[in-house]
Amino acid sequence: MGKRGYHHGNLRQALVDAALVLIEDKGPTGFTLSEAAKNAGVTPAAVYRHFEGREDLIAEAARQGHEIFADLMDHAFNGGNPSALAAFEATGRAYLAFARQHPGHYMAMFESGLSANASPELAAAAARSRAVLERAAEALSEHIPPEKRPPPSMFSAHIWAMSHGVVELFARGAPGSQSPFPPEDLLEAGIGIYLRGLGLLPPDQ
Amino acid sequence: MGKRGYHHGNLRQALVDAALVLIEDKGPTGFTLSEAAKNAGVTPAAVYRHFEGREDLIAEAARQGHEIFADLMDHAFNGGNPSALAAFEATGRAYLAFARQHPGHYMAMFESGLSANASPELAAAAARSRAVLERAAEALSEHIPPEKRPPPSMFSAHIWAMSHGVVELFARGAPGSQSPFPPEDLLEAGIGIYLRGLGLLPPDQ
DNA sequence: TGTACATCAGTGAACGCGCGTTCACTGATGTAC
DNA sequence: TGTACATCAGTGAACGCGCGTTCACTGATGTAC
Repeated sequence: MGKRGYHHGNLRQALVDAALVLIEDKGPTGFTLSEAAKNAGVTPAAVYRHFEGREDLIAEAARQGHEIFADLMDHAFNGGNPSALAAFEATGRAYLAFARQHPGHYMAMFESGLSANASPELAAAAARSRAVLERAAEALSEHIPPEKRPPPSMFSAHIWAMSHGVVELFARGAPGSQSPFPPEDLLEAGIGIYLRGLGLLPPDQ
Repeated sequence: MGKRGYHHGNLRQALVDAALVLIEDKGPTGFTLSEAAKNAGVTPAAVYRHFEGREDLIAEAARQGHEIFADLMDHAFNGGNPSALAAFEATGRAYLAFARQHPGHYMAMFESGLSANASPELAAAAARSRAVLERAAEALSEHIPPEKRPPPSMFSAHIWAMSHGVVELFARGAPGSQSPFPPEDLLEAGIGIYLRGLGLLPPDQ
């Protein structure tokens, strides 16, 4: 890991890391290849030894995000143990924890506006992380009486939408800035009410 | 409305309109003062007769969005008639309709990352549109037994979060691109399940 | 109705800047002998 | 262990570009008389 000297040693990852920091505080469109290079201690031209260009660098940041994301969610889901319900709720909390702890990744993944097909590697990673979400929804949906069971992909979409909305509106600075509740509590309560609506939680408190 | 000749006639609004179109397809950070001016048929310097600068122009676009938004939501809520529930659901649909029909406004309001205090006018308009949402939630929450009633601001936050999430993830191009359901249906079903969880809808289908 | 004039909306040129990308190059590294 | 050499990661200068903002100006408009 010799970072000193003429050759950087691990420039590719250093560039991704610098990009993530920049994306975190300027947004994906405010991110600049030149600045990422500078923060990695390198000339902008050096970036082209490792990436095709600006977009390719963002795509790699997003790809790494999907990998981390899928791992975290998968671990939280824990194969559906100790119960489908508990596993599902843990997955919801893991979602928010990821958004909080990896804001640069989160933004690169969901706010960069780059096509999921920007690179094949990105597409594969995104597909994997979506699959983890849907698997959790499927496991849980087996506990719903078949006649009132929505398609698992629908209710994973609901939970995803609510989670994403909480992140965007209440877990960041603007614009619902003076968030009336801690985002974690807000999301947990929301998911609880939603699951009660599906008959997965008892109707009383 | 004399648009020909040396003096434009209504340049201020023409600039806002041009900005909205640009924001719609390039995002708020991709938006450019120079390009807005060009599309309005005017030199970039002319913008400074009407706005303090780039940020002020975006803030005005967001302000107008909040005005339209509050009007639409207020009209859909219709004073809580014919029933608190019906009015609430109509408000939810109006949210999505607004995001669909005024994407530039929506982005300027919720994705521009500009502080709600960018201008006093913007702050006032944003406060008004939030108040409309909370009023609808309050009216509905009166139908919930007090002991299981969440704070109205909490459940308006839940609905807002789910609506925003659906807009961002499923009503646009990326990244949940191949949306499995029409966003309208997805949101309506999600809100329905949520309200059932609050005991506001009968538990059976 | 006609003329003089003040107003002020928009012009056009200029500024300094940072961007993404290209190119010929250089010199540190690691391998072959 | 020592030397020759191929590789290739990173340099630094240059490119053309569009950005936001400023400035002195110009000329269309509308009012006063």
